[in-house]
Amino acid sequence: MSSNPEKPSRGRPKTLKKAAVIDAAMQAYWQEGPTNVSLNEVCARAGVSKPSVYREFGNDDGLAAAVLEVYAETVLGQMLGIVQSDEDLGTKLSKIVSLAAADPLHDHGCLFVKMRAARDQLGPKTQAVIGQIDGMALVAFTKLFAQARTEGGWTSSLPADLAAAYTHAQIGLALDYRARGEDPRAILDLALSVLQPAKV
Amino acid sequence: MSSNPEKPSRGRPKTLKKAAVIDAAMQAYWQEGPTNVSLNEVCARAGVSKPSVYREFGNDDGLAAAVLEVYAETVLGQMLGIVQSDEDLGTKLSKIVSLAAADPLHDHGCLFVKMRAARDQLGPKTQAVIGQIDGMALVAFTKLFAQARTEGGWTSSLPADLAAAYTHAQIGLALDYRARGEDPRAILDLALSVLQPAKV
DNA sequence: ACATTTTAGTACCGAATGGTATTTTATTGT
DNA sequence: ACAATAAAATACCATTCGGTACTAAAATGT
Repeated sequence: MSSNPEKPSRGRPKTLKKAAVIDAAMQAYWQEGPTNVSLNEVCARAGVSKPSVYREFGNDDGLAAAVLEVYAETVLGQMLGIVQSDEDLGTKLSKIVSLAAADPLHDHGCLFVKMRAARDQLGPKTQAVIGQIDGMALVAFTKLFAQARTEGGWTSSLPADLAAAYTHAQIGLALDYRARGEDPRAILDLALSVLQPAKV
Repeated sequence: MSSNPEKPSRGRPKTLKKAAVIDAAMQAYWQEGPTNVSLNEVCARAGVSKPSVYREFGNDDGLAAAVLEVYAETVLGQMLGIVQSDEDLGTKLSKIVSLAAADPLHDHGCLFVKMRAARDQLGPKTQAVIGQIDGMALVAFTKLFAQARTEGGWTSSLPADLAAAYTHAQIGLALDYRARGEDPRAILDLALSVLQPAKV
């Protein structure tokens, strides 16, 4: 779908690599904060001209949305992979906590969390992607708790959707702390302790 | 200290009211988000000229810092008042939760939380004020829990400073939800339930 | 009256931003 | 060769931003 097997066969061959631009933008947004990186800056870092970026992504909103989509597929995909794995609830939560609160991958925080915090400075396309990711995460967490309950791995009386929204919120909070260079571990552990029905 | 009893007695009398400018800026920052309001916009809303604002506050950073200080004295002062009141821990926490999660005062969220979330787009003075407020809040919450413990009103085994940091974080999270128009009550109640040693 | 002082406002500046018109370059079809 | 096509970069545009000379106004002191 995305890689056209049809050879356009006419005109100057395209040299701009979409993935490279997205990657450069992603690194910049992630480290500097999405609102602190201009489109000019992205062009300079990627070594491409501004019209090329506009031709490929439409506008800055399109670029940010594309970046966020790739980020979701790659980085957030790791979270989803853990949630949908075959382990028990406690192991899954523990792995997610480690990934969010301690993994060097999130040394600069989470790009998604940063973008969500700066939603009101981003364009409609990017906001839509943010909403989709939030929704997917909520669905995934809800399934996680609902399934754990039916399989007897979760005996809490909490509604699954509340546990999901709660977990989602606490993970986001922890990633926000990491972006500030603070260790969120103690707070996150304390927060999630409420999900376990009793001490193991 | 601030209102000079000394009559300058020389020069054109000053008509610009600092408080009015701060108030206009505060409303604008609070509703639109601090990074979405330019200094020009504040001048227009307050009906004053730009050089007047610069003469009074130095630069945009000075204005934002002044606004945040007033916000801390007024709005955040309510929080502090509850924390330092004479009621028991449960009542204090309940009142704080209501103020943060349900009071119409925070229908647009909390200006401090918004500014803290956008720290990296604000100037050094404002960042310093943010840090001071964070520190004061942490101290106040720590005293709250330490005092409740010595008075027998809190039997949890948690360290007081962890409980303080945790409460501070959860209140901030709730205020963030309110800024998005979502009801944080269920999540906040769940989060703070971990502070009570047992069901009452 | 007139100089002095202090404040207010107009009009401007340089830099940066998002976005685009225009031209150059590289390729294919005839 | 040469027209046609598509993608590249240069150079530009309008707007907005924070910030500031500069000038006008309103008061007091002599």
